[in-house]
Amino acid sequence: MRSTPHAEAFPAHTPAAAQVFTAVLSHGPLTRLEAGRRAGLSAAAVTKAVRPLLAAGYLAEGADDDARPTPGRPAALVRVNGERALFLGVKVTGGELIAVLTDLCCRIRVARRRPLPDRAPGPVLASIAELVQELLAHAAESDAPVAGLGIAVSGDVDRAEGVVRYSPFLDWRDVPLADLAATTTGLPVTVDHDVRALTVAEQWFGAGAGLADFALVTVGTGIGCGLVVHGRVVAGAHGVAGEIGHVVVDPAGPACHCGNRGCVEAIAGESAIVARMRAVTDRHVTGVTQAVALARDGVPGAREVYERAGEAIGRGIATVANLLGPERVIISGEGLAAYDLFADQIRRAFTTAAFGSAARCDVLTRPLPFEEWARGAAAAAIQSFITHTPGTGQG
Amino acid sequence: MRSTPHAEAFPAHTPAAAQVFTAVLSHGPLTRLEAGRRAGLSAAAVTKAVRPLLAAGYLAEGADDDARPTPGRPAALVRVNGERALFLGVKVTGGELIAVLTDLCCRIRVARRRPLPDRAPGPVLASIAELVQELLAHAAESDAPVAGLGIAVSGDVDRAEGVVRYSPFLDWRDVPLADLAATTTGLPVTVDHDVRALTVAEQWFGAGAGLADFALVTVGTGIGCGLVVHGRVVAGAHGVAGEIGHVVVDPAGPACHCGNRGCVEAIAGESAIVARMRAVTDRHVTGVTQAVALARDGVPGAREVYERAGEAIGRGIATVANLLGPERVIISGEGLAAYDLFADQIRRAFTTAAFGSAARCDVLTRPLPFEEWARGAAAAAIQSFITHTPGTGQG
DNA sequence: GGCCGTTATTTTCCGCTGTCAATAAAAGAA
DNA sequence: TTCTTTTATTGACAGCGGAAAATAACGGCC
Repeated sequence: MRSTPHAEAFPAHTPAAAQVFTAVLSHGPLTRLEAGRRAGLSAAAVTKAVRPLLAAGYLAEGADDDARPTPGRPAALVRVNGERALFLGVKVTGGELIAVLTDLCCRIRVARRRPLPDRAPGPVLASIAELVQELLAHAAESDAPVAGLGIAVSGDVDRAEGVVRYSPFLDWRDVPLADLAATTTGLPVTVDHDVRALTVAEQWFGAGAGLADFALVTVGTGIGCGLVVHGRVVAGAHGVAGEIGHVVVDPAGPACHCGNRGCVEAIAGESAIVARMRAVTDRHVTGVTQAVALARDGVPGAREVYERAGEAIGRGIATVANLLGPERVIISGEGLAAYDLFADQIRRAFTTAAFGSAARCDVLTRPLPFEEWARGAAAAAIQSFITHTPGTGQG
Repeated sequence: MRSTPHAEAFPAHTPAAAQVFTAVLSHGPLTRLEAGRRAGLSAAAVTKAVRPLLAAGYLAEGADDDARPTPGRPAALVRVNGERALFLGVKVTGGELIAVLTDLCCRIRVARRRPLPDRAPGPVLASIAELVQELLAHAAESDAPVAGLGIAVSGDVDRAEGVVRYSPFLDWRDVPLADLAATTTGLPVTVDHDVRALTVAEQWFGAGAGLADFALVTVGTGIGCGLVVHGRVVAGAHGVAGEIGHVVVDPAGPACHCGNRGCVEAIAGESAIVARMRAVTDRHVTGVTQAVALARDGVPGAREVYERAGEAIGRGIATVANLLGPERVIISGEGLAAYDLFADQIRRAFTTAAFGSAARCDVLTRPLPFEEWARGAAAAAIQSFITHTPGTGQG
């Protein structure tokens, strides 16, 4: 987090408090005892950690709704008060901005998209500022303060410094986006890699909650992958990690923009599928929607395109599983719209190529609405807000 | 560590003490100030942590040999007293046992090999016991106590429980080796996966010292890989991790015993190279030594076998780099004897297939004498001895 | 030789965190 | 009502590690 402004500090001064809070955040309402168990603390420590958070309004006591007749003192549930603070998340792509307003529990309140006419840093920043203003207006309807802004960008992003080192889609180099946006919007700003931000969201609020080792694979324009190992998001020593899209699965495959042949992305990326669909069916295919339609209509050769894509993705996932042995792999992304077309192939290729017990990791899919990327950015902002040592959260 | 006997406890009761000790262990003699810097502690904390370790003889004050004329009080160097404790490491392969006696700094004192006539758990245990006795006799020459025994086995090994879940080479299933060996030898026993043990050795005593993210690739009979992410060895949720040998680099490649085609191991593993050498040169090739000789002699087609192997390994390494972005990749293993034959290809394939900044990770080779595997086992034992929360060390 | 500047180490508090054990609270059951 | 059971809270307490001051161990300079 790179922030000129200091909106309000989160009163979790002790590591224990942060652990308890993230446990409650990830695992819904919890009794103090249970929260202690998850965070590896004694009940007494939880009581003490919870008190200031309750006082500050970040946590709330929830009555046990389905209070079953159980002997002993009934448990008082502790939950995160989502209304206490709001966050903004913005995903920047080459062509548009996607923004959401979420609460502290990362539930989306409002979502907005807007085209991005100019990709230069200045204009992008101006567009972000406008969008932020629009969402801030919504936020003002409730009296909850907006405590942070997260911005997700693909490419080489240094979250700690808040700098976009290199973004091919935007053609940026070394843009100190966090500082710029903080100055412009007056909010604390977190800038992170888009897939990593999505991984944080999944780790705290999604199917990765509570897992120390999992992978998130995004299928869409590109094929991306966020990795959580030992409870922390993998960032890579040089800013590059999770590049499953450029894992070569077939050296005889089609050329990829990265210079190699047969990368997963060169086979299963959106443009690769469209291109191949064009070649195979000999029809005019402009987008992925048409490609899907052709495959669903049973046009000869069309299904095979998706099957091949599924195989490539499955192999890529198996590679991740063989190398890291994650507990779970979550497949997500816009490409999931065509999931019925390659689900079988993904599973088959994964099962075949996974070595031994690596095949025991469960592979599941999560629908990814378009705002999800922006929500990931908001999640990164929430993470920064809660603890200034990002990546420590362990569900 | 699974140990009936309790030889002697390591007096590092506080986390700080363990951190300081591992820092000194990995980075040679250190001034207290420097040790504090590396461990993220104040000088005062180092003094306090070091005192009991000095008193117990695990650390020693070393005079600064090249005491240059520097202003101020000269620094007193702290170093690990290797003589303070000895460790045994045994590597079990299908055909033989390799064992070493090391000191606390993991320096090898004595090394031994012996054939393994029978692979059943009982006979193997007996052979281990004999070998251990032989090395214990050597150990008795000095008055340092033997503080632990590490056993490295390939396959699916649960270090925490000390159980060999499955070993294809030995044809074992669920053998509680640590408990058995502890009973037989009377020593605290640590059982670990062979590549992971080697990775620990590299992380603490080798080219990975001080690095939070690196990979160790072993080239030999099989192609293995140990990964360190966030300063900890990756074990995999189901015990499988680092299976670079079964990453598919060419779906049209030769069949692998794992059931797939074109795994790295099916191209660059020892038997794969020998088999292919036989097919290509049409000669009688029985072992890797002959294969190397043929390639060095310039027999037509022979070099290409190694080039192809190098390409497969390089691709595999690039895959690791693309997914994890390690700071460094260390190539090691018996196969390194033929390094001149495929070094170029490894580097070329790596550079080509590594995506963006992932190529910035440095790839280096380390000769691996045959005892190194056993030394890895000893390193695991040392790690268990120093801290019962293995994998916490961060160089 | 005595003094000074400099740097390393040690000592002396001191705050803070989380645990322990005891206690209070809030039911249902007898 | 009283007992039992389970959860939450309280208060005493131990220990860790930090900050700052004190001390130590030099080389250099007068």
